[in-house]
Amino acid sequence: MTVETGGVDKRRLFELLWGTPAGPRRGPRPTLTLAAIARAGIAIADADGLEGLTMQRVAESLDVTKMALYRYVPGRAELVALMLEDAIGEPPPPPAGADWRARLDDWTRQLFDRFRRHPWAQAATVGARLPGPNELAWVEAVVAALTGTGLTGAEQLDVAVLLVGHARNLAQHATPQGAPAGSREAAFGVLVRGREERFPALDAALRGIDPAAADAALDFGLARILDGIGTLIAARTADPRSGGAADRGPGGRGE
Amino acid sequence: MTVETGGVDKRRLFELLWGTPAGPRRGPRPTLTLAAIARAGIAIADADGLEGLTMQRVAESLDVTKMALYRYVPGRAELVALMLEDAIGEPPPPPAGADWRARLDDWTRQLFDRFRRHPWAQAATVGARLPGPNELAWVEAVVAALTGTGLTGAEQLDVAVLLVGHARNLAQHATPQGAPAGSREAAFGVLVRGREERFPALDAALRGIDPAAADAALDFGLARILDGIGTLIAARTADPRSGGAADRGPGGRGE
DNA sequence: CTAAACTGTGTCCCTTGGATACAGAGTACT
DNA sequence: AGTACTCTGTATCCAAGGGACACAGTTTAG
Repeated sequence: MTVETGGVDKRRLFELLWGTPAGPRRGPRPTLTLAAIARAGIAIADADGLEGLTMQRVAESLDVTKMALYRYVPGRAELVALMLEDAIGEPPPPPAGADWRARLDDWTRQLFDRFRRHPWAQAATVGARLPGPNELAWVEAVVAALTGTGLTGAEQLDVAVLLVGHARNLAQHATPQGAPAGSREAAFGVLVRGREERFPALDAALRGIDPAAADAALDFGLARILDGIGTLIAARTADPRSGGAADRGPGGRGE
Repeated sequence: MTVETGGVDKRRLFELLWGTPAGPRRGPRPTLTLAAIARAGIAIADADGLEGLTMQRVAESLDVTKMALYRYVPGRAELVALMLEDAIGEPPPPPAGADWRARLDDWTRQLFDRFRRHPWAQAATVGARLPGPNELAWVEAVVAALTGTGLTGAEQLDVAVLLVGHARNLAQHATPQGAPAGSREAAFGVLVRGREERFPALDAALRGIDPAAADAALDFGLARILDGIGTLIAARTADPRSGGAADRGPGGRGE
């Protein structure tokens, strides 16, 4: 059980995420470090999820009292934000000599990996947040990969949103550490079985699935997304005024 | 503040989501209904988020004691699951005479709308869940729309995962009820300003953005995804053995 | 009419996040 | 060197929340 503190001290959090380590202080030297606390929290959340993360447990794992943590962190919510920054980490350098597609492909898989290694990161990224330096660096990497493709700045950001969402979403659907092959189909199958008249298309789809085949939802979605981006870039290259999200009519049925 | 109960009684939850209303009982007739409880919870969560949802408040809004709720629902976690089923609701019928693309486009926007109307639904859909009838019906709708397009059953499910993710993800990024135009850019801009050498591409991208332009991330991503699916369907139509996610090589760079 | 089953309630307990006041430790300034 | 200031870790306290449990009342089956 864990309490989600609703309110987040945005000023303090900004300082924690973006501020400098601060110069020499006066009193006794701190026993802990922000980074150490974040690591401790990550270890606990990795093992038992966000619900298992309590100030008490974090303090114990650092051999300190619970209240000592509040000298470093305003509250639990801010701790989670710090943990997220640390867990996501810096984006990897793009593969050498790769074009935009290879870079975005690699980028998405790397982000997916980070999310999968820290399942609690899913829950920690709901709602509007103040992004940290690492998080922003990941966005920077996407935009950098798309520089010179003819996409507008807004579109480049839209791509980042799209890819983050896909990586995050699939880390959620993926069973932790390598799917047991066909688990998704099995889960759906149990529900559809006996209700075929209610879910006819789903039933047909499930029948056609090889239960031994690996879950390729990440690959599939990623390939589709990159194909779609490629189509837009190609259109832009041919005619800079063309294509997709540039026509911002209401509804925007595309095609 | 709200406590996320870690454990979910899966058996009881299955009964609640998929079970029949049950026949005539013996004792005094219940004062409440599962649906009524779920509605009450939804109203509270809509107003104050999941953190504002406490058994106490739900009970108060129904003029009952907190413990009375436990006669209907095993715990808070299961209540949230029921609320989700009710809030997502049944999928709308597909627009008449629409092809797969128009159907999926409409489907995604509708789901997006449901998510945006109930921001807490984001947090309620993290991690592996037991889907309810409504949730499964939404998946059914996607698969039905794709029947006959040449996609395999697994691919049809992959599309559903992809689109659910996009709708969900964008409801999160979208500020509640109509964005204040350029809020995302403003938020990023504050962080990038003064750190241009650290986020050069992002800085350039932000400079090129018209702050008055509406946030079109939903449209953009959806158009890209549907384009990508269209490319695959076209390839499949031309040559049933071709394309994308069917080649399941490691990495799967596609293209 | 009786017994069984079910409902809502009052009471109790545990866990959790957080406020506050205090004692000690280390540094800057005279 | 000494003193005053400041910062650290701690102990204590509190309120809120989820949930267990036993009890009294109500309704229906036999």
